[in-house]
Amino acid sequence: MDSSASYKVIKKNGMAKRAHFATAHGTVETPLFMNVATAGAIKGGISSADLEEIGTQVALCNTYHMHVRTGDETVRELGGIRRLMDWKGPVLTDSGGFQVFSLSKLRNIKEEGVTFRSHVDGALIFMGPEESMRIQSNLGSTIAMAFDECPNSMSEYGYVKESVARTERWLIRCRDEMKRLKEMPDTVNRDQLLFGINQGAVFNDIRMDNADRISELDLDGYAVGGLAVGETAEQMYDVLDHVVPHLPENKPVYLMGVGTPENILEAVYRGVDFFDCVYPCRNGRHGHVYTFKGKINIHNARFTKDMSPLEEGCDCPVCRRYSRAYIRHLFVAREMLGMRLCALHNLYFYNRLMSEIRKAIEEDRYESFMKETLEGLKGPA
RNA sequence: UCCUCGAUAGCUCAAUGGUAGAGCAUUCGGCUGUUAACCGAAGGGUUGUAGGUUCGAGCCCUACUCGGGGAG
Repeated sequence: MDSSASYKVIKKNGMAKRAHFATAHGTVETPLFMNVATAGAIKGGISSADLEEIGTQVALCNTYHMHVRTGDETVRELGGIRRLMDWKGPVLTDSGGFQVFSLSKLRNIKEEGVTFRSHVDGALIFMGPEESMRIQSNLGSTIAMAFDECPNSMSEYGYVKESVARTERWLIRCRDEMKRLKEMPDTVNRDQLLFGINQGAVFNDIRMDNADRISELDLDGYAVGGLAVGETAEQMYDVLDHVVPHLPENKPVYLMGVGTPENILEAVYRGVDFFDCVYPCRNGRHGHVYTFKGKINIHNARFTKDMSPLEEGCDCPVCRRYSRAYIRHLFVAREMLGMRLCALHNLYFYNRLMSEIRKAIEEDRYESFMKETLEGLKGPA
């Protein structure tokens, strides 16, 4: 696949990689954490300007959500999702595959694609590889994700095998449709990249076979999907131990939807470059705050008169100015600023975690850094 | 002064004469490619006071206390 992307590993510590990834919208430094802006904003009132301030490298938006509101054709007319959000960095769009399998129980999966109901108005929606690629092309994202099925962790071996085979056939169709769309004269982003997705639940043989086959397609990057959906953390790490060595060494690896700071440290150790998760912003909105000394729940009565920052020594825009007592008060008083401040701090925490991970790999001390950081995360904060 | 309605968890209120509950508040927990400003759990009671009727009273009867409304 001809591609503007260039992925260059500059340092390895065991499987852990420190790399540059050049895209049409700038070069990013991996390992990195993408900040989840599902419907064009980080929930909790966080803007693209905020993302610049807290060191975000890549924003993640969702194909399905932008399709149902306000519509990808409209976004295309307005110059694409990046122009609409005024986000100058890269955007990765999730394919909608996950939504099809997570938000609607009424769905009908066929070879062509999936029919399911909109969570907004109940309308029947059909989405297959071509539809997902067209929407993502209209959004003009930097990186498009292949349309996949995400079988849940309870799925039986036979079903998973069948599902993964279909997802592989869908991947070929995604690649072909994207190639066609990129050659259209009025395409929003003619340098759009495509990442394929590995599936197979917790069945390592299915996952490894799938990884071998999709690697031959020479896509711009490879994701491991369908993890952290009910299996244990140990099972997830075991899958990574088996699958990552079967993905191309010269392409970035993206672990979709993961996860906790602990998960990220363990996954970087196993060779993962890209992450995304709703945890920092959702938990922030719910008053759960990350620190390198463990998590705190800002609702707790013990913070009522605590004038110290969320995290001692943190230089995020929230910790530089506001106290735990104030932020707890905002939650008690139901002021939405409380959610915004916790989400901002958490996103900064994740971005800072990734920055320290990169530094540790550069300095050839990733394993000891990981152990120390994991120990610190146990708290008490 | 009389009439009338009321008094049950911190608050607002439920509860045929038969194991006193809910919502909110409080305390705590959960959330993994966001239907998630969400969801869950726990603590919390001499039912205004004193008597009476009854096998059994938050509920029926009497008196008192406090409060709302009305009359004079």
